[in-house]
Amino acid sequence: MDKLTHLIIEFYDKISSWEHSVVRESGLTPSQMHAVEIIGHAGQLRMKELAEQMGLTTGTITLMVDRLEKIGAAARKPHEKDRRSLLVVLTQKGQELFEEHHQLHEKLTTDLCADLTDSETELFETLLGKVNIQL
Amino acid sequence: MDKLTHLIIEFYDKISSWEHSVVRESGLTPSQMHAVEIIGHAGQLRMKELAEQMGLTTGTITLMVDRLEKIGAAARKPHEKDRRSLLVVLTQKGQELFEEHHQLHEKLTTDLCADLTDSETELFETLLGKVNIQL
DNA sequence: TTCAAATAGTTTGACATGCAAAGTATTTTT
DNA sequence: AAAAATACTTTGCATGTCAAACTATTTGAA
Repeated sequence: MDKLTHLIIEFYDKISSWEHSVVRESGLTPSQMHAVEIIGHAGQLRMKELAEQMGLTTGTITLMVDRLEKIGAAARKPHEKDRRSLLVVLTQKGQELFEEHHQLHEKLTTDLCADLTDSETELFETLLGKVNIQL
Repeated sequence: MDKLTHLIIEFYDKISSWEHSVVRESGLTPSQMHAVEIIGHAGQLRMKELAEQMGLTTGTITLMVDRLEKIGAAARKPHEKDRRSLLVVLTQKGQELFEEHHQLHEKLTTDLCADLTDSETELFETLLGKVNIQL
């Protein structure tokens, strides 16, 4: 089990530093890119929901979205049904950042599996699916 | 490939938030724990080497080790051959934090594989090993 | 050998990340 | 209609991080 633990940590650390270097080239910080990914995936969502999905407080999200707006990647718009809420959406630029980043993730996956056969890749997918359920 | 990409991201995100919550209970920040892991693994190493292994500047490491010393988890000691350098080591308390954290990682691995058969677990280990080489 | 260049750490200034707690505006509940 | 809950913002504080300037020490070249 010790060896597997080490391999998981290694996998995690390597993806972490990959993400870090890839994200910096986009001009965003890792946190900001993470927010962009969540907003992009959701289409639009409340500040509160963004906070929950990122595991952060709403106070932190306020500042984060402030910066994303300053950069021009996201925007707030009023919530029609509830005037307490604001919806966060991606701007055109945010969409582009989101899509570029997703491309890079696809490429990473391809690279990772470069030395696996097709059936090994499928197996990896199956196992990862089972493992993810446990978390 | 799209599905696998999603599973990898999901795996990464879940480990990330697991790490986050587990680390906070120890009283260290994630960065600090990461440093403790590297120091603990190395036994002792130069400030410069710690910076390189963490992918950070030496200026950042100076502050980080300052805080680890204040907490009582690490200590600097002079390098006998090179008076420009300092070696970083774990204190007793640092060792304990390191070992506790490692235990938790072992437990995570066990939990992750709870629904895998022995041969599936072995397979996962093999595939992860192959995939890690690519990074 | 001696002096310039390289190396190891530290310091400083600027900004991002995050939390907790207090504050504002708007629902919802009673 | 008043009290309680909810959504967001603001503020104060600590950490994280970089780039760039600075100090001390070692190395390399003339």
